[in-house]
Amino acid sequence: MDSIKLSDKQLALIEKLGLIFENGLQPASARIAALLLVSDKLELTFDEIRELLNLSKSATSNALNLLLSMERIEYITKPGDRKRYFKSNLSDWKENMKTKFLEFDKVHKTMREVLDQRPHSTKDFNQGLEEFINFMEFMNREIPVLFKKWELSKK
Amino acid sequence: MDSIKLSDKQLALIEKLGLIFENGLQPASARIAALLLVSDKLELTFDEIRELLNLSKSATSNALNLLLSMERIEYITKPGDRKRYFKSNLSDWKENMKTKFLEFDKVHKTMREVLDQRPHSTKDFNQGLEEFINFMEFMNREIPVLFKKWELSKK
DNA sequence: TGCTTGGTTCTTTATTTGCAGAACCAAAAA
DNA sequence: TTTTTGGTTCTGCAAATAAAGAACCAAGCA
Repeated sequence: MDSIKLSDKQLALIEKLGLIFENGLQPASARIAALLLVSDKLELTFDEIRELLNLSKSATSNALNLLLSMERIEYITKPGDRKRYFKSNLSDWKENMKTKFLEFDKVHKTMREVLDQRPHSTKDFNQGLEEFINFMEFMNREIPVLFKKWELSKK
Repeated sequence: MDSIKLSDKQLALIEKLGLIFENGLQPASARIAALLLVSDKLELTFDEIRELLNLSKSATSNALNLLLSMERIEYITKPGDRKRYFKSNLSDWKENMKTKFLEFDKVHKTMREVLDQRPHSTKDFNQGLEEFINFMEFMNREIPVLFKKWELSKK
């Protein structure tokens, strides 16, 4: 039953990637996300994941459902097989990355609010802050342009 | 002693900004960082910060030292005054933002490692992964270009 | 009709985090 | 020389996280 095995290299990569993914994911989810990128077999069942990563059923269940809800993974089923086969959702990751890039739209808007309520007396500081805000706005404008440029360069 | 007061608007902004900063900072540090952007007075002492945010001395001390070590704030002293006056370090923030942008350099390198060890048999997936990695590399190349463009546009 | 499979949900526990409060300390003031 | 000031460090402690394990459950199979 424990037929799939991970090489030491793969285990090391899962740990490394897992650590990266822990920025934004809890450990178990992070390691599952990593596993589904690293493993030779791309579609793994609940129990395979559980055993490969030494997780409890509950931890596995919760972590998988979290990843599903974030659309970072998805699953397929096979006819005459009750199990679900989980796999990484690469295409959605690109979307995620884009939105992540534009996420700091919120930041610059709040910063603008901060600036708007500042007294005139702190002119230098306000100017510095404004420059920073302008910089963020600039990035917000230009990054979508970069995305387009990328799409074009692919053809 | 409690001479400096924050308006309701300012308190609301500190909470809002603080929440944003909690991505990467513990709550007390996040709110201090926010306070030093929002407050009319830009240079605040230990005790002013402590009282304005209702923090304990230890929490204040630790949070300030954390922010200092990250160079997100700095302090000045005044002759004949033993107190330190803490202020936001705006200029360094820009540097931080740049490095943050380029932080995912690590990610694509690890992803490349992942791709390199994948079996040829999962060709489609590998191709998708490669495209994703190429995209990250593209962004890594282009973002510094954007920075330059920004610097030029300022003149 | 019950048994097995593929999970989910509930309860408990270990660990980590974030902070308070008190004790502490060094430099300057009195 | 003692006291005050401007903090820092130490000792908890309460709340939040992360996961284990067991109980549970619904769908399909025997």
